[in-house]
Amino acid sequence: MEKLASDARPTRPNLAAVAALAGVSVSTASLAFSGAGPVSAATRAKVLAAAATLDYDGPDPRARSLRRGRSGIIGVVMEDRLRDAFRDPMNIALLDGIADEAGGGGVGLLLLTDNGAGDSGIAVAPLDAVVLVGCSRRLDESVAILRRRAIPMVAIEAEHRAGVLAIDLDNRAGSRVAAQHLRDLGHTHVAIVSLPIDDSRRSRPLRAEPATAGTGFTALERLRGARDVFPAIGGWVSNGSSIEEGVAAGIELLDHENRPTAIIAQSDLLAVGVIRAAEQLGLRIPHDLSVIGFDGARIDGVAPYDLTTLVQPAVEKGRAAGRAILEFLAGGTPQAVAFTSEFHAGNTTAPPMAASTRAN
Amino acid sequence: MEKLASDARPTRPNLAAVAALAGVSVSTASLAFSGAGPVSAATRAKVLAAAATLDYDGPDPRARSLRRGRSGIIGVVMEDRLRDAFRDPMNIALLDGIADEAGGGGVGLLLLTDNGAGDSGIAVAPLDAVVLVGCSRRLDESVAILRRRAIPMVAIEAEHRAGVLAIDLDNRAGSRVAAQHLRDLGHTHVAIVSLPIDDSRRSRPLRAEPATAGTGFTALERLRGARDVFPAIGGWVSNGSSIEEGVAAGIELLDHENRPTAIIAQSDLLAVGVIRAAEQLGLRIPHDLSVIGFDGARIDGVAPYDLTTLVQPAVEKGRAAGRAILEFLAGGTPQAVAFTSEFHAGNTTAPPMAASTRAN
DNA sequence: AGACGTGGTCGAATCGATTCGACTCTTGCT
DNA sequence: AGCAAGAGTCGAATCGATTCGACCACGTCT
Repeated sequence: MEKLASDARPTRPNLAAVAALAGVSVSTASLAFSGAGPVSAATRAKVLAAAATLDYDGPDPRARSLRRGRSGIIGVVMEDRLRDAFRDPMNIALLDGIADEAGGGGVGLLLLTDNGAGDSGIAVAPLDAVVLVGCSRRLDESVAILRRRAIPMVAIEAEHRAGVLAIDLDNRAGSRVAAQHLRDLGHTHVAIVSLPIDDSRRSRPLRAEPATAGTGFTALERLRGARDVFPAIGGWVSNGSSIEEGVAAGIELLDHENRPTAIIAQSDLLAVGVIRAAEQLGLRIPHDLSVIGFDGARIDGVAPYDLTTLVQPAVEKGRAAGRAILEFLAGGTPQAVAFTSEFHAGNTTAPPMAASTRAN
Repeated sequence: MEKLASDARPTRPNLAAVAALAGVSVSTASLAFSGAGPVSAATRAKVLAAAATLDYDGPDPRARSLRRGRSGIIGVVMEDRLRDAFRDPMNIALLDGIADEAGGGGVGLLLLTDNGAGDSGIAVAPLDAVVLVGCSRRLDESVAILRRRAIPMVAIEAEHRAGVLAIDLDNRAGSRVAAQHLRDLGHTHVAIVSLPIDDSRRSRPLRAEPATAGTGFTALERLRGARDVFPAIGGWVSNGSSIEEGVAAGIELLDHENRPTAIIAQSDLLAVGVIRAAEQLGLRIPHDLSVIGFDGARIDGVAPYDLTTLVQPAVEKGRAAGRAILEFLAGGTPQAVAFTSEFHAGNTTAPPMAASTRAN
């Protein structure tokens, strides 16, 4: 009849229980834990002792976050599959930078995906702020949801949106430098291997079509930069930044008579893939083919090459995002940041072999 | 004097405001949103309309999680630096598996590190459950904290602890198979390149010391497996699973007269590094040196080799962890799972060259 | 026709802490 | 000795939703 056992320890202890055992009020107990406000050393000791007795280890984060209006969680919204997102070393560097800057003090990074509907967590997770990274596909849906939730947003290299702090990279200018480098070397027949441009995510030829508004913002910007120099440049649209995709694209572009003398890859992973494909086809780098990448990822497996590329400050981008978030949470209004990439001349680019001397 | 503007929209709307506008009670409004409980279609429509008017987009996750006692967040505890953790493709596969299985339905993965003190978030984050992965260094501290918080734990390849569900891999048996393979080929002078064994994280020689209790559980298990076949095997302790570390270890072990004829690397990344080092030293694989890895990671850059290794079901491990967590959250008591690795015979192992024919 | 079940709605308690304002008891100063 | 300042403590409201039990009205079964 009487609930004996259940009375003993029905639930985990809460602050009220600790306060009761310590013989103080709940408010005092709270003060003793949070450290804010004046509490005598003796009282604090009593409370802590009571907590130890009851095996209570600090306030419930759920209650705390309800009251404070803060959860200590920063969302990182990435492309649909974690596997794909993590394949790209740039994203990892980014995460590392964010964690480095904003990760201290009980803040955690919550991995989210923007694969549409509300099941992504983006609509229901207790978030203090969000970093949108590489999630251009459904940017507007995500932004709309988060805006309604009044959650501060920082976007890495995305189309600008009101209320979304932009952390940018000079993708267009960088690609222009890359293209100009090839032109300066004397190349005229240049192809591009681009990152995914539209939602379809199918690899396909890239015609000299105008760079319309697609969803792959970074890809489009880099394409525009290349077209600033080679207006009609075409090539191949990959379906992701990976070495395998680079190989596939390389085979497509190189395995025929009228092949280009240089290829601009929109990422170092793709560039390495292109180099592999070239090697498979018996082409020598940079003698028969110049290859230029983007990112400066220092990928294992490029040896003996030193890839010509644009080095971008990926970790710094992450850090900037982290700092911006911290400032948002402190009530400030952080400024947008634009980073620049730096041209690195490696040994994978060279003047084109004269057409007459080409062995074919 | 009168607070006009602040009265207009001082805060974000809450359920009470919506209910008031819709002319129903808060409880009914809640029912209308959650879908649980009987609500007439007309009422639901009214509530939804009111919500739309007020720009209210569903219940506050903080309040919901306080009431329900669930946050919808699963913690993933990794080594101190995200960068290091993500370098290893096994960890990524693991994450992918976890997300795949448990990621649906508004659940998110919170990245945490176990770098000691409470600032890691492990002590204060609103977690429903936790997966401990590759965090053997401070396992006991982490477990102690989480146990007190009564948070279900799943550990991937860690020493068994009461209250922590184990997802295991036959590291010892797998390594034994690898070692036996080399012995069967006729190797007698075999060295090992191990994953980090102790907290120090300094790479160092591995003497034939007994495999004492260190903190690198997986490393120790794999070492024990090798020693089941070659009891006195020594080698080099790396300070992380990466190609660079493998190269460094390879140089250490191979760049002298009395070099081993075979090397057991405790990960594929390390194995690839060892192969690179061997190439740099002018050794041919598998002619002059046999190399065997662990993981089955199919790393880019191994070509033209097909690495002999033990293929482990990394994504499946993640899936199992995800399922276990789901079962924990459903109130069940999931069972421990043990996975097995499968030997893959590639072309990086061969019988040792007869000592007499060795060019040196 | 009266009792019973039930779909629909509401009130009120609850989750567990934080925090503001008020109150009490020292202590120091004149 | 009387009074002000302030350290220390407490009560109560609050954060925003969920949920249990009560209640009402209406249709159905016997």
